[in-house]
Amino acid sequence: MKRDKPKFKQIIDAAVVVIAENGYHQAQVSKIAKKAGVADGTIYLYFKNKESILITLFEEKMGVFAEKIREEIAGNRDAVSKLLTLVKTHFREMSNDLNLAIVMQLEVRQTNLDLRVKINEVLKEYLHIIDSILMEGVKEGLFDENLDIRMARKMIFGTIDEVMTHWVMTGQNQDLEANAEKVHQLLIRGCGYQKERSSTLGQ
Amino acid sequence: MKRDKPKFKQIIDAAVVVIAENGYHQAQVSKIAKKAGVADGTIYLYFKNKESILITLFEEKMGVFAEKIREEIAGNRDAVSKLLTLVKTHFREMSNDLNLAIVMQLEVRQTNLDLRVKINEVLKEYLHIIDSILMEGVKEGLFDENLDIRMARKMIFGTIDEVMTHWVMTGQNQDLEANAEKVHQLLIRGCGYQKERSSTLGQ
Amino acid sequence: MKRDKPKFKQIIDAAVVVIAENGYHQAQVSKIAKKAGVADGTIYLYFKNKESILITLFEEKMGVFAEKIREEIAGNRDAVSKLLTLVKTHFREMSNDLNLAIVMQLEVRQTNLDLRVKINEVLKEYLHIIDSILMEGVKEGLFDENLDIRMARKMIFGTIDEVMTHWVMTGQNQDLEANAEKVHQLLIRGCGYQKERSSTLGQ
Amino acid sequence: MKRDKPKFKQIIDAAVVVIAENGYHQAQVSKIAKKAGVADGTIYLYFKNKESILITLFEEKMGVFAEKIREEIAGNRDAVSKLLTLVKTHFREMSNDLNLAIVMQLEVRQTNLDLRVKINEVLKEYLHIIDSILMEGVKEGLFDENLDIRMARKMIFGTIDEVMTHWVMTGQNQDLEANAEKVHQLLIRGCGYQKERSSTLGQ
DNA sequence: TATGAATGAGCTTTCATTCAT
DNA sequence: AATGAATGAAAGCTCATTCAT
Repeated sequence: MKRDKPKFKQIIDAAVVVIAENGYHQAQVSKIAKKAGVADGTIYLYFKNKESILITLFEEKMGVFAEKIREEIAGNRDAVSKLLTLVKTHFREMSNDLNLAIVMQLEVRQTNLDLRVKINEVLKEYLHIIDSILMEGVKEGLFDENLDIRMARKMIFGTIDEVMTHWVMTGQNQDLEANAEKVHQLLIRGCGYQKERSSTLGQ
Repeated sequence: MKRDKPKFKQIIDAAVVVIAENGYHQAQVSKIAKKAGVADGTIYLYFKNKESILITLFEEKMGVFAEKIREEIAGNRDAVSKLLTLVKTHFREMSNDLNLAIVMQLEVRQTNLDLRVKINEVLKEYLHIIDSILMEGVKEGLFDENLDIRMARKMIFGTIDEVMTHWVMTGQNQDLEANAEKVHQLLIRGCGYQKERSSTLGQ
Repeated sequence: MKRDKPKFKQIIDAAVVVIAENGYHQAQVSKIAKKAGVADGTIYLYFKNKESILITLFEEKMGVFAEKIREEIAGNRDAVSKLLTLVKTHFREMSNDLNLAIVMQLEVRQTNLDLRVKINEVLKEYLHIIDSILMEGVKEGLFDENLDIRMARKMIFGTIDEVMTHWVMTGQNQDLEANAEKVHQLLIRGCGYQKERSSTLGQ
Repeated sequence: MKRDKPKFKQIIDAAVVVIAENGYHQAQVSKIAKKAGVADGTIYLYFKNKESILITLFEEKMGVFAEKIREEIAGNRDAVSKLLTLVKTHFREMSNDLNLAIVMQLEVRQTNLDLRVKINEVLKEYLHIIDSILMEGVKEGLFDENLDIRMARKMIFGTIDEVMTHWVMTGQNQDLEANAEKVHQLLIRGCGYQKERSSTLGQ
């Protein structure tokens, strides 16, 4: 399998760095090849074309990312804490790989509609995790029983995405993880969660 | 002033259509010129370069858009209803000009970092409106008194943006405006608003 | 009309020289542009792609060539003398433009089937001239009354073509025109012509 | 001797098929290797380079072809019938191996001048057969005693070649062999042969 | 002998921008 | 102000050939 060969990984990793540093349109295949330590032509033994580097990169990284989040979430007792873990993990992982964050937040989107559609396909894995948390939350009675899951998912994803994009574009001069709890609070409240349901109310 | 001359408007409007129909990277200057009914060279009497068409287009359209929203909001009594108006107006206006929606949600982002930064600069006008609603809501006691305005703004903008993008990308096969109230509910709840503060709770 | 503009002719003429000197596959567009004294991109204002340079070149030159032959033939009294004029003119014209001869005999054929088919389409004009001579000869009673025109045409064209190709490939070290009468004799005899049929006749 | 090893033949035969089906320029070495059931590198144990596959293929096939024609001719009593046999055999053999016909009529010629010269070298074997028939015919008094052998050879080869090329390019929708006699008649008449010898004779 | 992964030179074409008219 | 012909830089991809195994 191509994906298990060392050069495959070399090229993917080189692509993340080169694209992050130069932008997708300025990340020439020859630049990526050079950074990966292979010949230009070798790229085409592993990838159909330049676009497919980006898609495959996204698949690979998003796969690992989603798996990581699933693992972290697994230990949490309820939807509220799972959502917190999701946000925290998302921010932490992205903070730990700035190049990847740049590629995923900015560069992946500088592509034509066809590619965007494929990217969205890959994103579904992540969106499914959000959905499952939301459904669990509703079942647990923590979230509004009439919650529109699809809409709530868009709020959660949209909010995290906006925070991430802002952070990446403004030079990462904030502590992302430190914002996780604030973001979390906005989101769970939006889903209908109330801190002390039976007693004093208000937050 | 250049901006008042008829050809300026012609070019901007042609650009919206051509970019929406072809995508930014397939929207050649000559195509825009042809659609606008001017010579290629004429474009450069009104715009420094191709990027500046996109920025100027964004400025012009966003200016009108923000003004429209400000007007609509003006008549509302409190932050909660203002936010509803904002969401509704946003969705309505975009529904009414699909080409513009495509350009703003998809095409404008297919550009390099420099341009994205400039685009964000223009977006601030819109974000300020959100901020002012949020601050008013806090002052009115409708929203959480400890609300982090900047974070709440990101939730609001991120959520609307995500809904818009999804709608544009999936072929506009839903009634956007019909979703305005659901989105609104998620957002105000996230900001700490509670429907019936004193009595039964839960919605 | 593009074909009347000076640059069109410049490019065609440059292409003949560059292709003759380098071979079609070694005649890079940039080489042709340089020889023509225009920018690479200018080529594409006049030609769709590299192949179309070759086709158009062939059309233009073959058009002139066929016209020349038609003119020369016009004055001849019968099919036999017309055929002699055709062969002589063919050889003379090609002798006078060696580069063109190289391109038409060798380079034009170094292309894929699609292009060859288009080239053949253009050749039809020339083949029609042969056909009309043959039909006239039959009508005049100079050629075999049962002559298969299509087959005779192939003999005439095939023979001339073979002589031309040999001449071009062996370094043009013979006097082509001097061979015209020999070739002519073979061809008319093949068509059934007999010098002294018994009575008057004769060419 | 390399030429006797089984893989040599495998590669040659694969090349004929692949080149006929794809055209010379689209007949990648890797395609030929795959069809031959060997590794890409193995090709280079038997052939110096891609060009030499084509030359060797041409040598091998033309050798067999010429031998076949020599055999068939041997039994004929005079030059006229020998020429008929040559034409018939040529057409029959080519009809029986369409792929070979395509390669020899079309693809072999899509190459550069150097290669064409080498190909012509191989063709000499075939041309010699024609020459010997012509000389015999003159000696036998069947052909014009002043016949220019080299020119007549070009007529014969050029005519057969033109008929073949036309047949290959137009989709082989005619019965080649059925044309052999017509072609033969044109050629022998061109050489000065006259059906009814009893009377005047001469040229 | 045989393999096939790796190499890397090489070229057509596009299109934003200019500038003489 | 307006034109539009001309420019020319720039890059993705192919494929014949090599060579370590």
